[in-house]
Amino acid sequence: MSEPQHIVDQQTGTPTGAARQVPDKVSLDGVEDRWDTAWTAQGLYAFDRSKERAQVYSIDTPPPTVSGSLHVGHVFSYTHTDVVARYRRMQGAEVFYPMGWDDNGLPTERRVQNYYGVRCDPSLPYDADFTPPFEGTDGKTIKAADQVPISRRNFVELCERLTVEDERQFEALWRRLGLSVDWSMTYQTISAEARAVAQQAFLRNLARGEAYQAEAPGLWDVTFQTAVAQAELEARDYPGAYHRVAFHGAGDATVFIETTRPELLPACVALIAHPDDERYQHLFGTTVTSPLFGVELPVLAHPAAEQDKGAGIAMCCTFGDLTDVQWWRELQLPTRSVVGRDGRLLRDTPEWLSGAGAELYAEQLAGKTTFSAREAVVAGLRASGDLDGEPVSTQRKANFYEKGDKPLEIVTSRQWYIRNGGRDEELRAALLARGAELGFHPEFMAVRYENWVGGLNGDWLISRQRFFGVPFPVWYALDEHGEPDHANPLVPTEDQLPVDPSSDVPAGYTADQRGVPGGFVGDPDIMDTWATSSLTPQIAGGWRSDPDLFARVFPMDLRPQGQDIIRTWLFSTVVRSHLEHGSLPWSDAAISGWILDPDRKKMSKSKGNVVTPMGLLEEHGSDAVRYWAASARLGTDAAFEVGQMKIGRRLAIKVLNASKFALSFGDVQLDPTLVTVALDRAMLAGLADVVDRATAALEGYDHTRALELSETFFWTFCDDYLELVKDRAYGEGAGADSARAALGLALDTLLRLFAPVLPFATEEVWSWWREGSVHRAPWPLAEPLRAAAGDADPSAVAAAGAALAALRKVKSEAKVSMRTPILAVTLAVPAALRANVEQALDDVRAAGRAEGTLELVESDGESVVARDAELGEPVARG
RNA sequence: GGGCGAUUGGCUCAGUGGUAGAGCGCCUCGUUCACACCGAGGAGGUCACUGGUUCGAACCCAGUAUCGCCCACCA
Repeated sequence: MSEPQHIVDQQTGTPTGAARQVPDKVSLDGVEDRWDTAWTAQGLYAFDRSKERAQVYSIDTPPPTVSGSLHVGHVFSYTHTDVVARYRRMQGAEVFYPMGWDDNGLPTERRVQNYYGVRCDPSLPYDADFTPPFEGTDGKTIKAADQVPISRRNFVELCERLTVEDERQFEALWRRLGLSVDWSMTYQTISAEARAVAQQAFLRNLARGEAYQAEAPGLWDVTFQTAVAQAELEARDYPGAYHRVAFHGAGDATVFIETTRPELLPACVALIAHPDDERYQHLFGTTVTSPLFGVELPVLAHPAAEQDKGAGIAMCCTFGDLTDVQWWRELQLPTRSVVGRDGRLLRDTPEWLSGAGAELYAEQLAGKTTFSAREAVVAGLRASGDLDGEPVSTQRKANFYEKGDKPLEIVTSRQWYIRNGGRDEELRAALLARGAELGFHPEFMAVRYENWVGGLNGDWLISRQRFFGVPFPVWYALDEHGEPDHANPLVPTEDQLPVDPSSDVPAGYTADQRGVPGGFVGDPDIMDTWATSSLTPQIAGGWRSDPDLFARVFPMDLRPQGQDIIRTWLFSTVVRSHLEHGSLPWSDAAISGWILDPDRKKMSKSKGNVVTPMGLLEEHGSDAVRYWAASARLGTDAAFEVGQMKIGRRLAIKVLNASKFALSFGDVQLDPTLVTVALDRAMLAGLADVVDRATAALEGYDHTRALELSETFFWTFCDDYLELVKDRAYGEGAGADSARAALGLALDTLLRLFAPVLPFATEEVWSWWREGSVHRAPWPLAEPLRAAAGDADPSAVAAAGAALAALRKVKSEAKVSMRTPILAVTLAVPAALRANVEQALDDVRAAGRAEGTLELVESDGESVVARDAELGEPVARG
């Protein structure tokens, strides 16, 4: 098998040029590196920015967190996206497929701290000659006290230095996997461009009144010491205990409440019961006195109090939970906070305490953790007799920051918000309408969006009290007392962005006025990571710096992402786009499922069942891993299954071998008019159906169905059709020409059908006999195949295959080789199949080595059965 | 408590009104000239359960159970 193939492409009428060659021995070894190099050299996936919006298919790729590691789930979902990208490219679209790296946020902040032994202190000036004290500490954590404080700009520089290596490794993995990304278009979420985009979008939100600051009680993480948004909450089980505590009313009256947080007793502002609750009617409007602290408190009615919860009457503290906030707000209760931002009780004794209560606070509670304070208060209550019975332990749900490990406290602070419909029915309705407008794949994922938007209980909190990230681009004028004027922030112009208010100076001020009365002060906070990530279409598409590009790619076509971040990434991106552009950011969202380990648990790094993606690709081959990923539908959780990868590998190898075989019979003319034999036409008719159905499936974001259709056809093509026609194809004359042309047309079509899922194997085969890349070849059309097939019945291949299978079965049951000739046999054929079997009888005879008498009789069975077979001796190879 | 998905052969999954499907695994066979990273043949399921609609239900409706997830639930 070393004859060069001479091939004429009937679509262009030109010979395909260079005498290409089918190798003697085919293999998948090394295809990934070879083709990645070739594709890069050819600029095969380079985005052509001369194309208009209508010709472009743009993808808002999720930027992976570079300080984490990529795992199997990433490989899974990014493959789904790549299949779409490759399909659209073959459909003629100019695919805009950039890759971003998320290096903004806590994971990177922590990694830089530990790796270089530094921490960010925005109050420090930039040091151009700074050298970090460490360079890589083998994962050992450097204690905060030993970390060198550096400016934000120095910190960002270290981040960029550290993430370069991560990004190189990520890109290597994606290249190996065969993602058809344009690698000249990568972005970083902490880059100057991304910071400028985030600040510009914010300033526009501010100018339109969509961003605002408010001082209000909010959820607070005491470990990270930052405010936390609703979207970052996680309800977890948390052990607690009910304490039954006595409050004292007029005379001997005693009211018992139950609480899991007795340490908040000094922060109590009222007792509250349901207005209909018979038990407490007589107390409404009266006052009681708190135990230990002796504070006089009103007993109030509010419908949010639940009669069957605890004692039915609650102590309202500022603040124990969000219900407290509601009561505080709606009943206009005083603020008596005792828990500080560090999670400890305030050092100073609260002014509303006096006498024994103040003493108790100063001696036992001040500066204590909530845990120690609780012990002290319980001990006090026990001593004073105000604890009724012993605490009863319970499992309660508490809100946690998703990255934190202590329950959130509620702390009053000044924060920035962006309106997201959480407080505004009109905006909420508009955003729900945007969700309805968006094409979710699968559709049921839309419910997640609706549930989330419908359940919002406040605007989007975007400020964080961290140091590394995109700073708010605002300053505040200081009055003569040095008090900042928060109501009238000083803002930069858009062309000044990005700014860092901790080192840059607002217009009309000089640097020496920073922090002095009559001068100015920079906003100390940074934006939530989602405030930047919600702008990935604007960052990747050049909204700020390249309006020409932006006009060609936005609104985008596709947002691929995980189901877990619908409430964060997807929703926040919709909010920003709705506010800034008055449109959806993309028309469709493809939601991938989870990868489950064999125990049906979500696969996670922490479980120690890490399989490195690169290891998988090296072991099974990229096409095989892609096959596994593509075998799972969008939105459906998939098992991590090595078996499926082996099947994928087998398929890729089969593509190589079957192609080699199909090209081995002599010259291939891709000329539909040569296809004259009924069986060949029937095969092409079946393939035309596959093309139609696979195309429809891909249009509906169902890559799994498309793959399954192509794969099923392909195996029948190999097992039956190739066997049936090979003798004829080896020969000469019209029958041989017909077989060869049909084989060529089928192979040409099948390679293109498989190209999105198996980019390496198909490109390998394509290079043997066709010009250019299969990945820039047009997606196959059914029409030319159907024209070649005429009115052939596609089921004729199956009928002939059934006849062949019947002959094989005779040999299999006789336990002889398939090469054994059949001297005489009777084929009982169901009437419905008879015409098709007769038509292909010569091919059946040849493939089944039925060299002697072959009698066809009609049967009323359902399948073809071979009877009365006489077998000869196996023929030795000649 | 509200919601979304799932439940089909040992495993992983297709199948949305017309007599149960695929691959893997299993059994048997075959050194076949494209392929042993192979090929051929075969066994294996009352489609979670209970009702209902229908000439007919894996599929439609109602309900139950189990599993997964989202949201709510901090007195």
